[in-house]
Amino acid sequence: MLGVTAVGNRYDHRQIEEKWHRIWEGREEKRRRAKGRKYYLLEMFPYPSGEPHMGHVKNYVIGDVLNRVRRRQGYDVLHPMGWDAFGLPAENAAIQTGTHPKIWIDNNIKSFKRAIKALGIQYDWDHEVTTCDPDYYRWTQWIFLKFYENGLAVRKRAPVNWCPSCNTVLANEQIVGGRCERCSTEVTQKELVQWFFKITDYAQRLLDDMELLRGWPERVLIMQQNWIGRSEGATVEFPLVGSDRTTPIFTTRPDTLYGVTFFILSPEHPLVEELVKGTEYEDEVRKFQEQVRKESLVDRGAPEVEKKGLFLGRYVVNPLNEEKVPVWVANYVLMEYGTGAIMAVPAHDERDFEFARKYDLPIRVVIKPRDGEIDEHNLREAYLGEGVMVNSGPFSGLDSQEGKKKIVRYLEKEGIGKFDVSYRLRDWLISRQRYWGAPIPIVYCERCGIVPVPYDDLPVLLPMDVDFKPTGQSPLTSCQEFVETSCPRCRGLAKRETDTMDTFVCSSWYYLRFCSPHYIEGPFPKEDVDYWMPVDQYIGGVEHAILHLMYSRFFTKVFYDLGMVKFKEPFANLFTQGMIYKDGAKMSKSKGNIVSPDRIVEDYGADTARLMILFAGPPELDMEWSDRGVEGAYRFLNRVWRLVRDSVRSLQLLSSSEREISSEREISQEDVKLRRKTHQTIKKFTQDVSERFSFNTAISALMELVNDMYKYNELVSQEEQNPQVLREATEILVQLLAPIAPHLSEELWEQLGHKESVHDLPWPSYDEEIARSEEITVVIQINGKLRDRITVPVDISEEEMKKIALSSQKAAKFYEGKEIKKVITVPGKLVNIVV
RNA sequence: GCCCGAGUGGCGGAAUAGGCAGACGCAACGGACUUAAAAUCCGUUGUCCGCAAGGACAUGUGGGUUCGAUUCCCACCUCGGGCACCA
Repeated sequence: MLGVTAVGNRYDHRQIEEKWHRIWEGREEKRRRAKGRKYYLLEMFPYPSGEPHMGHVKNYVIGDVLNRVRRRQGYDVLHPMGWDAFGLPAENAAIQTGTHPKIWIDNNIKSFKRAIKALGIQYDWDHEVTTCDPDYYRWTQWIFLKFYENGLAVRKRAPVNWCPSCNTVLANEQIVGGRCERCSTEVTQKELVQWFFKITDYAQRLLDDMELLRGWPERVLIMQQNWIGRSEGATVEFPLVGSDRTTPIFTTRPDTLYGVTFFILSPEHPLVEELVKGTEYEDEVRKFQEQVRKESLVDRGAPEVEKKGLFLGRYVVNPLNEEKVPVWVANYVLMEYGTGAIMAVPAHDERDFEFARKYDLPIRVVIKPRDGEIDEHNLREAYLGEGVMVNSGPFSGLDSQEGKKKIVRYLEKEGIGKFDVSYRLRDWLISRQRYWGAPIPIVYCERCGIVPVPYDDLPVLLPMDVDFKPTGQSPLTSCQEFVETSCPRCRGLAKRETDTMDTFVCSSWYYLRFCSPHYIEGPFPKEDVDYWMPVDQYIGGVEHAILHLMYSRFFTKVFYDLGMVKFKEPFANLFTQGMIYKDGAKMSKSKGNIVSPDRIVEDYGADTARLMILFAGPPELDMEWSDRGVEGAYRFLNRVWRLVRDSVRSLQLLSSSEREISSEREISQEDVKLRRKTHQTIKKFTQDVSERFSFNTAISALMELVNDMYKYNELVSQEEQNPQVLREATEILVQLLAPIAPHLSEELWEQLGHKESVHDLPWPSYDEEIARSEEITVVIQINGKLRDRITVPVDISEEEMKKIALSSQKAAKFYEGKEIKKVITVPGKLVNIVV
């Protein structure tokens, strides 16, 4: 459809891109590191599932532009790329097609790499890592052992999320609306013994250190804050009637303690068993527990699900007023949060209110609005707000804010409660009952129990010859030579742990490995990591706002505590790009709506693909895919190509005449305008790209320059053109375009007669004097409405501006006969006459 | 339900610190070139009134602050995202 050769007015992108790929490949090794300040630039490494799509392309193109600009600005840049290569897609593909995951992933890595290179994206390939390489996962296992050694990797029995389709457990973060993040299957609950990383130990620091993350988008921090879910309140001990024991509850509303009318235990609470054992309630409670357990997480989590509960026949005592309060069990109290038990205050809590209404339990108002009454007997809904305490013994009459503090202080004094903080965040479940992951380096010995594999025995190699059908047990269980081993401690018979690690473990530290990927003494050498880290600019999709970004922050903090690194946060600046949609859905392989960059590269060239994706809109916003932008981008590049071609001709012509030699030749008005535009463009482009990440406006500035150059060619005959001005404009245009369209720019740079690569040039600087125009347009407003425009010298005084404005005939019409109350002048901008 | 974010021409978007709303591009229309078309180059293009000069209206809706609001504040509507029995 489009011309293959560069005849006429279109350039031959295929020939140009192939030519420069070849030349660049040869120059690769010779690239020297700059002397300037270090700059670690990183895009989230991909899971190579099949072919890369436009979402990947967007990510890498943004990174590549920044990489090229920073290098030319003199930074010492590290820009690595690697592969997140363990995980379910590889294993699922293997099950479906019979290809081994290793083969499948290697093929995909090859095709990703090829596509990336075809786009002209430049990486430090000598830093490449692949997480499924034993050289990499050896250190993932090493890190696991470090965590274990420090009590941060623990094995515990807990209710866990189970995806019946993926046949494995999942971390909380991997569940979206009660469904598996990967396959959207409803998640169920299982009680299993599993390995956890104690991220909850770091909950407070993950919150506190957010103040170091000034370079992160606010919304990502807010999402993490919500996820961690810190609440301040109090733990209060409730004595059990007929026992000398007490049981604790957590509440954020200690000011409502006098309003407690019942007490609820979660169905999973160990006390439930104890309280009903041998009583008339036992059978029914057992049945109830069973019933709740069967409900999937979705059902139990949804607020529209009916609250259900049972009285246990026992009582606790309200420690403040010594009242006897009945103990219930109810489905809406979660074992995982707080203490698994609550004090119920139906007057001031929606859920307790609903429950009390259903089971006809008493409701007692203890807070009333500051200005108003509340009818206890006709309550329509719980009153959740602040207010004045009533019916609260010695605390009555206090403001609830004040009362909160006073009551906690009283509880602490009496030793029956204390100020406390609770988090929504749970420990990170890292076991996976799947084959394609890093084996957990643990051995179970009949005599010694849980024994970590010694550091020197790492890696625990993943066997290649395994029947990897998902059964709900790790496929490794059926691999005799893997499972059966000897205990590192007593040399007796022992079994290996057969679960593998969540792939998010692998990706929680890859940015450290990148600094020195071939290091063999440990996961990373401190000096290299301390030089390059933290990552100066991290770029990736917002879908990792919680998962990957929070896990990585957690890992870095653990390494900090172990003295392995000197920084507390891994990513100083984060840029979250928007997603690409097509036909209303996020572009992804599973949705089958992928637009592959290959076709565009083939038909229009890599430069067009790059330009198009950057010009489509602000990079942080989501975009709907459209083919139209491709044509437009291609048209612009051709416009540049023709312009430079013509400039080269003009310059040759001009240099062969005497014009250039007579340097005293006057500079025309058009020359001045073009020079000004050239310098203004350097300024705007540089600011937009390197400070604001506003690639779309940077490109529009280039388009304006190109338009002005066409205008210059139109208005000034070829013989009259000023060679210096023309050369400057042309060369600046090519230099600025270079990070966006590297192939075409390199070609044009060569045609302009240069030997060195345009990509090795220092970033162009501009002259503020030249960029400044000597005349500006000032707006005249009457009562804030635009009435006239005047052209004045740039350095005009405010007085002068005012004078000219008041003499404007056009404006005068609008205030004739009225009194001028005030005249507002803004230097260089406007004069507003208020009448 | 709670917490974020966004709403600007036919479309993607611009307006960087409260000061010319609509840069740049797409689409559409007109002209030049061409036997013709494509490509290219040059124009026009927010809406309404007007022959025109010109004017009125206009950044989701309604209010407010200000000489002046796309920009700040309040309320509401719509869309997108996050969380969702978290005590």
